Amino acid sequence: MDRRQQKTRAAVFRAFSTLLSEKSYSKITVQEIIDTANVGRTTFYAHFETKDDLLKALCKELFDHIISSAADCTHTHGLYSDGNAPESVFCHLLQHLQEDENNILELLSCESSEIFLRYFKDSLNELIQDQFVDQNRKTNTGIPRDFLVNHISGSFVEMVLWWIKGRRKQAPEELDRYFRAVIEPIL
Amino acid sequence: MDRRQQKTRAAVFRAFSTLLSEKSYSKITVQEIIDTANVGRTTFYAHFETKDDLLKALCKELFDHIISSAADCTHTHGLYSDGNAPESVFCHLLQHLQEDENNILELLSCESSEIFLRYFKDSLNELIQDQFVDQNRKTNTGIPRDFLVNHISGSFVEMVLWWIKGRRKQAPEELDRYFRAVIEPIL
DNA sequence: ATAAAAAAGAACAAAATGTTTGTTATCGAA
DNA sequence: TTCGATAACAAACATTTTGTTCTTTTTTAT
Repeated sequence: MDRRQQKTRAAVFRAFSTLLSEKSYSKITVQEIIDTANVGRTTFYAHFETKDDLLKALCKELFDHIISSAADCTHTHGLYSDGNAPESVFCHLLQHLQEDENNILELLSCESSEIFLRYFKDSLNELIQDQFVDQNRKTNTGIPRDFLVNHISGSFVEMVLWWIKGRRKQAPEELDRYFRAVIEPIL
Repeated sequence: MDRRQQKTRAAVFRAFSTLLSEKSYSKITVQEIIDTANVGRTTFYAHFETKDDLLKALCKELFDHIISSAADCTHTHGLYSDGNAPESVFCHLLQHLQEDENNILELLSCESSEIFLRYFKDSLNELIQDQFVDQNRKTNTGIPRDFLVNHISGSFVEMVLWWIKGRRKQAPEELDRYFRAVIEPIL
């Protein structure tokens, strides 16, 4: 991709992120975004159709590689299959989040975090779904597999939100222990 | 409250709900709302400061009494304390939702459901928090009580969303059984 | 019946949206 | 280095949306 495009794209993303940490998504205008990013109006619309479109693009940018990194993790060892090894997918994800290469955590703690959270969960859900199909787990209790997958991805995302709101006092490894405690009994 | 105020308030809420089932929150304009509700522009702004304000008001309107009804439920018997009696709070909540006095479920299945979901979870969280404090539960495993409360409310809300997206094939009682299966092991 | 309160309607400035046009700067490849 | 392609820019634009202000009409509670 053209260097110029990369530059403006990054500038818009950065501006948007900054604004999101200041005010709610619905109150942010395209005008503010282009002012903050210091790009022309035409340029913005050449890259994104609408503000919603920009939001989706940012979600994709932020979560796609963290998820694919986690996917690699599940391919070598399963979700939690290797006993209590620190290489569980969930621990991996949490560590990845804490490193905060971009400002994912800032976005997940902003006023409009629900939007990003939802995207995150949907991605995670697919990941776990695949894992469950691979291992051909049986639900001995008559609980639908689908339900369990949703329960795990949902719980994880809600945990992350709890973690962030509580100012991330726990280390990823400790959080992983909590998660294990509430999830393993049902696997 | 004045009958006229009630009428316009209801009309605006209804219009807003209708629009939410058609398009995303961010694409809805005040203009559309007042057109659909058939109220004057001045009238709208006399009731609500902004579109966001309207959203909050609708959330409050919809969830507050369903939550307080659930709160009554926890005061007579606990969360799940009476063994497998159908009077568990969660079953109560699900039944309440299914009856769908207003159109809560329609809103929870709309494109912008995250917003309502978040409000729902926060309310639920308080409810469970109180219950946990009352019963003075001990966390024998070193898992913070706070974490468990969040896990329960989070899981519940994610379950509801799963239920709705799957077109509500299960009866509340069956869903309650699922939820029991994933939550009771950790209580 | 009457005073108070609420809704409607019209009209308004200010701001935001999305598009068009022509110009300038930058890129990547020859 | 040159050159064609492409991206960014600036300015201007019609259109829509926003939020407010006024007056007039209707409805309410007592």
